[in-house]
Amino acid sequence: MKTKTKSEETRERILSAAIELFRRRGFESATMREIAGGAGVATGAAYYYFDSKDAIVLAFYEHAACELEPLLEDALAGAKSLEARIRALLEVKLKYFEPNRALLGALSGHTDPAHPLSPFSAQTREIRERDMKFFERALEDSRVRISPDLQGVLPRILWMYQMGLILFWIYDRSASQKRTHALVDQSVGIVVGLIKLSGFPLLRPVRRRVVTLLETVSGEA
Amino acid sequence: MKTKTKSEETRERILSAAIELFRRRGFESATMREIAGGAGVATGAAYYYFDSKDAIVLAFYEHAACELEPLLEDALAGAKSLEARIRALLEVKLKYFEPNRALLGALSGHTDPAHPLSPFSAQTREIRERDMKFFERALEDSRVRISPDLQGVLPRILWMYQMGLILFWIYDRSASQKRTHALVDQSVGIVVGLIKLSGFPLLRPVRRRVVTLLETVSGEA
DNA sequence: CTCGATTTTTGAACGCATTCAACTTTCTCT
DNA sequence: AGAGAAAGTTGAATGCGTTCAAAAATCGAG
Repeated sequence: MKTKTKSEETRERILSAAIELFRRRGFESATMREIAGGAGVATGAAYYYFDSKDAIVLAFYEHAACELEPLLEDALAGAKSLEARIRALLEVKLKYFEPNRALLGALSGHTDPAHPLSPFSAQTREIRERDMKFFERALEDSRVRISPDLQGVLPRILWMYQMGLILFWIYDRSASQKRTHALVDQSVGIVVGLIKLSGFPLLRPVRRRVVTLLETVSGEA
Repeated sequence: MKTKTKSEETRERILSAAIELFRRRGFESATMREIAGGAGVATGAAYYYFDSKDAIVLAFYEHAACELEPLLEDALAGAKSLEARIRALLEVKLKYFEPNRALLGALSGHTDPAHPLSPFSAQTREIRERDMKFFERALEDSRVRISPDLQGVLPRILWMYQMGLILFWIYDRSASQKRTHALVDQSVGIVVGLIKLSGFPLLRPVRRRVVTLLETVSGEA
């Protein structure tokens, strides 16, 4: 498997040259020519390995998702309550992406689910689903009782909640992104509070309607 | 004021040539050269009147917001209950933008609030605030009692809710966007239900936390 | 070892949004 | 009416992402 290795090595060289440039000069002003140059290959080579400039960011994100997995495991293992678990998952992610925070902005622009690089696209399904699994587990192993009809949709809701937080974080210009951290602090409590509340009889009709709504939204999207 | 008029006329000619092309061939594949050509001016002229290709779409949106205002007035006038009012506002907007639905996708990509064309930018503040006013009025004149602490934030929440729906609608590939219409149908009821519910004593602590949270988010953003 | 097939690499196009310096028209003030 | 300023117009040039045809390197089978 020497070919595979060598090819892989080139790919990685391009990828890290790109990330380094993105970090140093920003996504927009880094050019593909420079990226290729930095990796010691011709411009076209970058396109042999990556479909587009954006796709390089996605590759970075995929790699990150892999590296994150064990860290997320630890986060779940180290926290007991549902609130602590969700908080831990979020903290790990934000901390991990901190050095490349702005870079994620290059991905967040793709709101069209048909676009390959959208967080909702078929191409990114695997990352997305693996990520949701962690929320699923955070819910499962916690002592909070989830009504059965909610169990199917709640991981997805939490994942969307997370995406919203990350989006806010990417463009948070406050010092050290303290607004995002305040937002996380406050919102996790509310979210968990609502989850607990969702079992109350008074809210049952609302809950039912929310569930069918979410099924409408997710259905065959 | 002949200059003003003539200049305005050229601007409008470029704008309508652009919209017509966008509708016929899609935003991406319509080129600035063609737009200018269609309006009978040189390429550079388009840039004299508009900062960018995207900015043309924003100009269209601004124009639309003006045209929409009386229609929204009528919508409010014709509906009594809060639910009917919100529903009416949404229906008017979706119906109005129907012919150019896909075009709005060109705006939705700008998630960075610092970008001039973002729905959250300083440049679009006026449109945004005028739009929120309608939700404010839908709330004011309705018989639903809103607790005072919510009054400041609720119009904004409803506006965000609307933006979410529109985003979903833009990329809704179901026939006649029936999924979006189902989503509107179901969600308006839930949203109004939650608003009504928000007055219940049981939910008071959650409500308070939500309000302070939203103040954190909006604060000086 | 050799020769065709496959993978990888190259750098020069290509198409497009955007910029710009020069040119022309229109306005303004006396 | 005329001169200087401002507004409007031009189309070629720039820079960038991306494509592509052709060259080079590598591989796999006989």
